Amino acid sequence: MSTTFKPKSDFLRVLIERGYVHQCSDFEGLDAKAKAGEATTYIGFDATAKSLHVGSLVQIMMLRWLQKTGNKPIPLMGGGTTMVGDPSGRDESRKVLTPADIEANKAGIRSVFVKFLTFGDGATDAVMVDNAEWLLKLNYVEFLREVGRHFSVNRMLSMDSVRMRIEREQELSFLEFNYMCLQSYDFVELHKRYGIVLQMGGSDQWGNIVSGIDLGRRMGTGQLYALTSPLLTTASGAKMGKTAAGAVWLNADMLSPYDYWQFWRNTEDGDVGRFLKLFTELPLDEIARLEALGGSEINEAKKILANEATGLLHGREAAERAAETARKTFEEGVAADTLPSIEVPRAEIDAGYGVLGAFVAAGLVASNGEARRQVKGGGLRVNDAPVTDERAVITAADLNADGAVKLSLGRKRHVLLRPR
RNA sequence: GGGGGAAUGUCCCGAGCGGCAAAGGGGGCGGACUGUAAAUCCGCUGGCUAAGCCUUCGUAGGUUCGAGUCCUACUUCCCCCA
Repeated sequence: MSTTFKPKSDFLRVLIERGYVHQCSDFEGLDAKAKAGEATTYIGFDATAKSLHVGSLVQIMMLRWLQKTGNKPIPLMGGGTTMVGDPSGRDESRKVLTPADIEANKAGIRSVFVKFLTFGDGATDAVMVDNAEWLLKLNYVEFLREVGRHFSVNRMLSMDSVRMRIEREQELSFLEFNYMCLQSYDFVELHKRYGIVLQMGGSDQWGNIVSGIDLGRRMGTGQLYALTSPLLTTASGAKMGKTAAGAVWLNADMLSPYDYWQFWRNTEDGDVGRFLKLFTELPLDEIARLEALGGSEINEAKKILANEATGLLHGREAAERAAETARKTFEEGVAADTLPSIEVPRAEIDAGYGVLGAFVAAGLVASNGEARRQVKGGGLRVNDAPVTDERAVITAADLNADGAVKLSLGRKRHVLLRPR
């Protein structure tokens, strides 16, 4: 990244200051466009799952800043390109998704953007577009004559995404080989339809984006721009976005706001400052202050990170609820009644409810066998008392003042069991 | 079209003379230490009504007291020759 470059536009200034920029094809040119409010921009999101996960959050935040600094953002659903599959950054071919899967995935993904962007008909209002609209109608021979002629296979073979596969002697199907052409074509088509001049994406998208700029020049779009964000890893080198339970999904029905809050709360020390810049909208001097906190005080910064990030996605109220649940659970050690809970027929509790079964029913362990192993390892607790006997039973006497029993797996995962 | 290889614990990689619930790693989970962090150390990582029983090594058969291991066919993938 150019260090001498002094942006005049708010857009580039913010993105550079906050650490969103990895590469840009032309800082000065893009800066002028952004300053004039003409930097209409798109980012493509493939519909490979029912929800996006935190890995896409950097991209979403970039669109949000773009809008806040007076330009028009266009999230593009890859309804068409998902049918092909992007080989970038992948060792193996993606599974081919059925059109029905793709439709379902698109619906799930759309719901997230509404929370980060303002949609409408105004000059800087966001518009949701789906490349299925034009890609699925393409006529093969026509496409080859109008678009395919501009692609050099020699050059495509030299691109990272392709070369890696070839060098490792991993198969790259013709289908995937075409992904780049389609993405390039999207860029040109979006320029025609919406006057888009910039495409952003993760650093692995650089090749695809630049190839779109090239295609645009040959097809007369005028100058287009590329801007990519750095690939995010945690300070200890792990890929961003995995937790105990799996991916950190953005849709609330796949990961509860509480768990989402916990994800941010458990950020490594070394990541706090970077994440505050990327995933919250706090002013930089405030972030600098938080980042400087030493020792266990850094935990205050982590709570703020969790509150802010959760607030952006799930709303202020949900964030506060999550924070409150966490405070009670971890700092007071009481069972917050907002913890996840399961219900068990009163009669079963009166008869004595087996601990192993209770933990399985709560979804904390997958089987009685796993529960037994956890008992041996001292990982299960009932009302904060370690379970030492796998034959122990939960009875009415275990109900606390709120009429619930607190089941815990490890220090962090708790479920309330209530009689019904 | 011809020839040669490979598929292992449903997270991944990977060893496996005919006695195997199957080495080892990664990842994950739990414990200790901490600050709900990182690093480190330790334990666990098929199911069950559990000193026993059941289900697992691409699929289907076969040989054998006994098959992940040997044989046959099939499926999928890879490599070489044409």
